[in-house]
Amino acid sequence: MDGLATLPRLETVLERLEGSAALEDMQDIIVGLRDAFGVDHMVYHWVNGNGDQYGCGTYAPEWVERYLEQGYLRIDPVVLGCFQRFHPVDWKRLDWSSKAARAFQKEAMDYGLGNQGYSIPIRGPNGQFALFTVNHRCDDPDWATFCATKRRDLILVAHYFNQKALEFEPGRIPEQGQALSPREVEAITLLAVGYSRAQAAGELSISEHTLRVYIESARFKLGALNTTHAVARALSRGLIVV
Amino acid sequence: MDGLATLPRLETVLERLEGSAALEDMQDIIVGLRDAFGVDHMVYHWVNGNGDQYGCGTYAPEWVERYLEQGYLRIDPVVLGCFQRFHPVDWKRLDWSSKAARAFQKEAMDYGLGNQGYSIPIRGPNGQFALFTVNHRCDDPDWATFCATKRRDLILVAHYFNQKALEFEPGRIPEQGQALSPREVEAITLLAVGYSRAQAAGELSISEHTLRVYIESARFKLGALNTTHAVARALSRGLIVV
DNA sequence: TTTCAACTCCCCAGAAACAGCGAGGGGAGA
DNA sequence: TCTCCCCTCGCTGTTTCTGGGGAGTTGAAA
Repeated sequence: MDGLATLPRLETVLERLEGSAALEDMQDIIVGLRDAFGVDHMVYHWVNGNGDQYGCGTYAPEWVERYLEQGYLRIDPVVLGCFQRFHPVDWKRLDWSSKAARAFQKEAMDYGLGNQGYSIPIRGPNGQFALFTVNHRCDDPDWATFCATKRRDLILVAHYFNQKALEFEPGRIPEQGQALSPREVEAITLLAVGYSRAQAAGELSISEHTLRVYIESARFKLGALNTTHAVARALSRGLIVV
Repeated sequence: MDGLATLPRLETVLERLEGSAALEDMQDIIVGLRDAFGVDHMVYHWVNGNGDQYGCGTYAPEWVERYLEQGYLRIDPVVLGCFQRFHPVDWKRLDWSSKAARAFQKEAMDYGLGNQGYSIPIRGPNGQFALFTVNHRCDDPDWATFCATKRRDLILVAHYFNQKALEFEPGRIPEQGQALSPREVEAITLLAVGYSRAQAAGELSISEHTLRVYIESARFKLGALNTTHAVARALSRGLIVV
């Protein structure tokens, strides 16, 4: 935790981030950041609505591979917890009570992760979601000190890192050319809050058939296989809010 | 734009933000921030999916009233533009081409807004969306200098301001009932990605009826009226990740 | 040990959603 | 002007989902 002394000025870090020119640089940069902050691990983990993931960081490749293979995304308390939170969170404040979570934590530590963690959720339009995580092995007081002193720097670094990562991933930015029309949004929203088609049609004062046209149109635009899928995608992409 | 000299240390500003105790303080703080940054206006504008809005800032009350009355939220190029963006944006880079946008801009300036603006989008779970905006009247070079030098401070201030505003927001009740069982999570997740019940049952290697029991159980736990509603609620509450 | 929640399986009838065909009016932008 | 998208409405048949029953095993917590 003595990395604080050797941490380059934040300006320098951010400028290097802004000046980097290729996706491969991101891995180098995050290693540099990890060393600069003097922690065991630093990770950037991006998730989109389709379940695609991208990440770079300093976790052991074996752990990353296992994480992906086992679909740990769906049980990872860090992801699940941050997904519902607005702000950066210390891992200690997450919910580790379930058996699956404890097993996950134990396995992660077997692969070299530390006992402390701090994750910053980052969001974009259309449900874009990413995590910037710092992981370390140390006792609680040291960790609390680190978080308190480095919180602001980490927020800025996470922000800039995400910005840079997005520049190299044009395909990651969802095809937003298919925005839903206002009526489609209303229709999908009503279904998402539990209305049946007939009820939704009544609420919008249109025929049920017309409502159905909106649903079908929205389904097509969202590339959804059925109505439930369409509602889920609209929610994931932030096109509707319930 | 000479406010830069009088700007208190960022630490001081953030600490005052963290220490504020009541929603009414927010208005005082943002006025102080406006003066500290030496700009004409500074505004925090929070929007949720239901069309509810909350804001504080230094725009003329007449303008705010008119904005709300006319439902300008739906045509405001700043809101529309930032909603689709990941990162802070200069108003010059927004799309002002439509007739409605130009009329809106002209009217805003009649109410005392400056010609320059810089807005920072802020997002939370469940589509929470807020804007932190700086507005000023000056020429382009001065504005560019201001943005370049103050960008990082503004990002942090926006972040902390949003965090504080959310503490006072009663509408953001956690409302997490009982958690779903692992099987229920799997079932709901598969439906959310477009599987039919039969497909989902096949994927989980269980009978369709068993799958149905999970769906019904999840529906009950989530207080949902139908399957689509259950999927929407599970997504909104971050119980599943799609 | 008992209890309880989770997991697994089966039947049936009615309600709802799906998929495909069609049509016309209106407004904004090229 | 003309095109394209949005909004509105109708019909028919097939597939799927919903909601009401009941019943057995397992494992973990009380």
